[in-house]
Amino acid sequence: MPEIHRSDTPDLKEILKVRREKLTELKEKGKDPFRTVKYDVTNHTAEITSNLQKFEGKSVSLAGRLISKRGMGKASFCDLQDRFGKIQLFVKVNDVGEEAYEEFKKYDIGDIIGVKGEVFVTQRGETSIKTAEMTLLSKSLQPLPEKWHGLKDVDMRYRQRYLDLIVNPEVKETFIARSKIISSIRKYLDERDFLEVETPILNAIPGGGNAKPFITHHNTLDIDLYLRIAPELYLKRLIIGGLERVYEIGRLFRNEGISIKHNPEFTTIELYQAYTDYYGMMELTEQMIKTAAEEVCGSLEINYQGQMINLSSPWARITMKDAVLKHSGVDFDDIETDEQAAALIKEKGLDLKKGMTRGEAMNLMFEEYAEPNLIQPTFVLDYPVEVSPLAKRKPDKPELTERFEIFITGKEIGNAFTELNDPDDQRERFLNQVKKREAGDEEASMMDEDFINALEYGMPPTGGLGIGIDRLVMLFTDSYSIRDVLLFPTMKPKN
RNA sequence: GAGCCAUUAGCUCAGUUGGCAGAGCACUUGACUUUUAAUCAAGGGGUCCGGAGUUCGAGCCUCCGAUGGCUCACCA
Repeated sequence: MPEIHRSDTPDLKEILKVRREKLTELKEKGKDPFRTVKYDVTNHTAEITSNLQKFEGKSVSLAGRLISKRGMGKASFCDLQDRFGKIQLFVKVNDVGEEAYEEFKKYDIGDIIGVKGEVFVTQRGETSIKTAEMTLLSKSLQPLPEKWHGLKDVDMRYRQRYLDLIVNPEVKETFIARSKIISSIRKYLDERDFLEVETPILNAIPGGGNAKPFITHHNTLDIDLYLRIAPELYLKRLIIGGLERVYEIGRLFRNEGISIKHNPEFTTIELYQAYTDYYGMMELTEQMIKTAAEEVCGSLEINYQGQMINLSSPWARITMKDAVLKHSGVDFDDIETDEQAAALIKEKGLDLKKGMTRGEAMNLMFEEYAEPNLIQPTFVLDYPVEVSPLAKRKPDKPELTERFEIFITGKEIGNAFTELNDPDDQRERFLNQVKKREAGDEEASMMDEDFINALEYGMPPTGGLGIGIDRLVMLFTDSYSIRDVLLFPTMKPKN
């Protein structure tokens, strides 16, 4: 982290002092670059470099950051970077005049400049601008990181993301992809008559998931409020209200550990569609993610960290019971009681929690043995009711729910179910959670009487889906860490 | 929260057995009118993360602390 320097600081590093002096000199000559308020930009770098035939010989006007300089006496080359790429500028004393050329020589790498000139191709074949006129639009007072290696210090890249964006082009690509993925999803749902809604982030009761919430305080009401851990219960209230198809893309907050896959604030999309079930959600999930892949990556084959992921239909579907059987050899049909399940968990050397049920044991076995192996897109169906407090039971197997999670590259990307709309069952499930909470499980849900009350008015049979946007972006951009897909990941403050 | 590792110039990195603090880029000055990691010559630039200790002497060894990375645990 660079120290903060002021122009009157006497012990300014020399490298900064030089730039300050250049600024002072400009101000004295009445050419303070910070007084410039606009520049007439009519073109961008990439449109010129990719449409040479259209632009060759034409005059253009563009602006951006000076990112390199190669001076050769009375002529110079330099590179201008804008939002879309970069282009080479050729600056010759004969073209711009003595005075302007002397000024140009004092420009620093990092300065923001405006350029007018004619498009041409150099002897070495590079599309360039024959500069006729140059304007300093803003002075850069700090040196940029090294041009060849870029900025590598991970800490600095996240804390000073602007530098990362300037010098590491692939970073910009990642965040453009992120924006496109979200646009694609939004478009997909809007075209299918979903209504985008916004529900409260400040919650009196944090519901819809199992997680430790952040707590904040409202002064006037003098009450503690929680930052939402999921929008689920609000969105279902909207289904009860008759909106039929709703979705919300937004930030969730969970007061838990930070890791390569976890950030305390992260983005999800949740959507609810009346009159369908989890099979409907599977179809929607598969099509929506495929559409985004085609629009953003241009392919259904994606390379993630050296593995080829094939998103072509149909995606594998397997029940949790069968996944456990396949990857651990244990058939839960042979395990009938909680006691037998506990014995199995103990035998496998896994963490046996007090009072663990058969369903919780199956879920644990799944996470331990099956999950890491689900590299290609796989829907895992039929979760135990104990670990799915908001999902509807399977009519023929009430110990299981109509729920699936989608796994790609061994990571959970989404979670969906046929929504539980039986208020009495929902109350029981909440009470079960409350019991767990009282037993010390901070992540167990709280009772939400108003939500039960809403269900009592009648919620249509409904399918619901949640997708972790950050993880989807990681997959599509071949990013190893969630922090590489968050512009400003949560960091511990320095000092 | 636990373990392992890292922190040296603005940036990217070397630094031998504990013995004068180094390179490339960037910067300054000079040369150069088609270069592209431009080139050539000269120069400036350091709280070696912070603190304590061991030692004649510490960037290097020991201890404490800060920040970060990775792995594990909770979690999406």
